[in-house]
Amino acid sequence: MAKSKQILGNKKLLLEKGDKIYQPGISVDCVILGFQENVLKVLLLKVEHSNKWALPGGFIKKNEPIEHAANRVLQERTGVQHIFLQQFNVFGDPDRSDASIHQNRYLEYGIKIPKDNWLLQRFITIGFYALIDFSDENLKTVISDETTAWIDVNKLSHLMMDHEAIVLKALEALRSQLAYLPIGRNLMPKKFTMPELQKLYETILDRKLDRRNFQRKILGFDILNKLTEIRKGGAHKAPFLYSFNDKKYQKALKDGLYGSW
Amino acid sequence: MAKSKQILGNKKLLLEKGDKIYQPGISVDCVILGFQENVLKVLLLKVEHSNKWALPGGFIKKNEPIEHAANRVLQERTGVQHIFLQQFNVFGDPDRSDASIHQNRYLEYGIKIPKDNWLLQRFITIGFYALIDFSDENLKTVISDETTAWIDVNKLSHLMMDHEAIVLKALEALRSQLAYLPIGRNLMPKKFTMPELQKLYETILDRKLDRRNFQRKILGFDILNKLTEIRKGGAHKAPFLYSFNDKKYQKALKDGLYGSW
DNA sequence: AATCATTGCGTTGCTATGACACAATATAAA
DNA sequence: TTTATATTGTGTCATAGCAACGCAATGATT
Repeated sequence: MAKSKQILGNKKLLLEKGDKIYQPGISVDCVILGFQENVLKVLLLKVEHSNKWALPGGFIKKNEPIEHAANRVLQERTGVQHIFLQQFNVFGDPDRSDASIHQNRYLEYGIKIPKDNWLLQRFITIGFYALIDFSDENLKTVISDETTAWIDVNKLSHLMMDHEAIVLKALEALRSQLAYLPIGRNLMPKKFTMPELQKLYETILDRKLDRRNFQRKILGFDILNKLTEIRKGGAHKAPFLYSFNDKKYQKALKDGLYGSW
Repeated sequence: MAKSKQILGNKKLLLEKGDKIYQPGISVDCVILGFQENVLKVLLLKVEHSNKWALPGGFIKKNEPIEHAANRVLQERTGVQHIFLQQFNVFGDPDRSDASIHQNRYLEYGIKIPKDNWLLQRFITIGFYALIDFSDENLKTVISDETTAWIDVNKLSHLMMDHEAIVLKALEALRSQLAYLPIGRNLMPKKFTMPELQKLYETILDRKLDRRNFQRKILGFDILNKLTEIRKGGAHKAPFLYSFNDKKYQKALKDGLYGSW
């Protein structure tokens, strides 16, 4: 089959020439977070020929800025571009790599990777996190299948190598950013209600917030537009819709918010 | 001279075998900060055969944790160990390296580095910052000389490559950490007065703080011991001395403080 | 002994925040 | 159609933290 031949060729090329194309020993991994059904979810990829899951990651091309590499991974996996992407930590434990994962993936194609191949060496990875909106029309991978899944960050299991620790560290970074950056923008749809936004904050912070105090504080940041519309269809009083005021949002991203949770 | 022969040997070894010993293409750089004469200073090293200054940095050994490499650099340059060392950002612009600096250093020894040598390739560096106490008896490099200098962070000039940007980013990280971590511990001598500690905070934050409010807030953190001693000799009322309560300090380091500046 | 800058301790008023009350309202149940 | 119910919009109140400021005490200088 032509396609599998193509894949085989790509794999051989990566093994043989990868260290000429990419910075060896360095990778980026993206913790791509989305908010769906009141749950914070992270995008994971099934590792071929393994029962483990992995963060979408990639290598850095020889002449490519790191942020660009991270954006490339994000774009490839989600189709989404130009969104909040934040470097948060480097993971460099000498034992964090796992050669057997690569070996198994290649063995399926009849290839045994030489022990001294660059792909089996120690890798240091730079962690990025990204926040995306599930209602974004550009989003490709909404649906989970065998190779791609959005997993509740509180129900992680069977992650490859140190990827669970990377997710947890990203969440920690996200929580501390919440205090001084307007985080919601990329995780919410264009129009949303105050209770919906509150759910997001409660999910990230992992605790209940008072409805009335939350509203007062968020509105105090002065980054939302109150719309005249109302969300009907719910089983109770219809809440107002809001949208982010992009101008004020951008300003807040630059200058920071004040206050803390 | 035997010593210069030794140096020459080391340099050749690094060129020829460096990529076997170290992770190629990746380095650590340390922004080592100290507080002296009410000024926040950063440790810089003179680049050989150049009018530029550089942050103390180093490579990561093949099987060495990144934090260990950063600690090694810190130890080599200052003699100080086991102190607050914080990873804060990765700097990976493809054009951040400068081959001519290495070439000039080696040309002095009659060596021309081959263009494809690992040392001239792109380097991605992981930035750490450390806070040290000038009165620490282990501190080796208190005095500035031709090869080592403590430079006022507000008077940086002639720094190599992107090292000035790295220092500025470290300061930014330090400021934001100040809100939830007890920073002073490593920058102050064992015993210090409240005005001295306040100067440190004012220096880091780059603004004046109210004397009385500062004292109330710091004491509210409950990480200081008030000593019975007094600092005499100053030209006015003698202030009390304080020391950090190491137990409570460690707890605060772990749990975080609250409040902000 | 008088002066002076600095320190220790305290007060006041404002603002942000946490806790809670109550009316309005969209749907579901009766 | 009426009633019940859960949820939302708006407001109040007490408290804690904080900025701004007052004033007496103190150690060295004159």
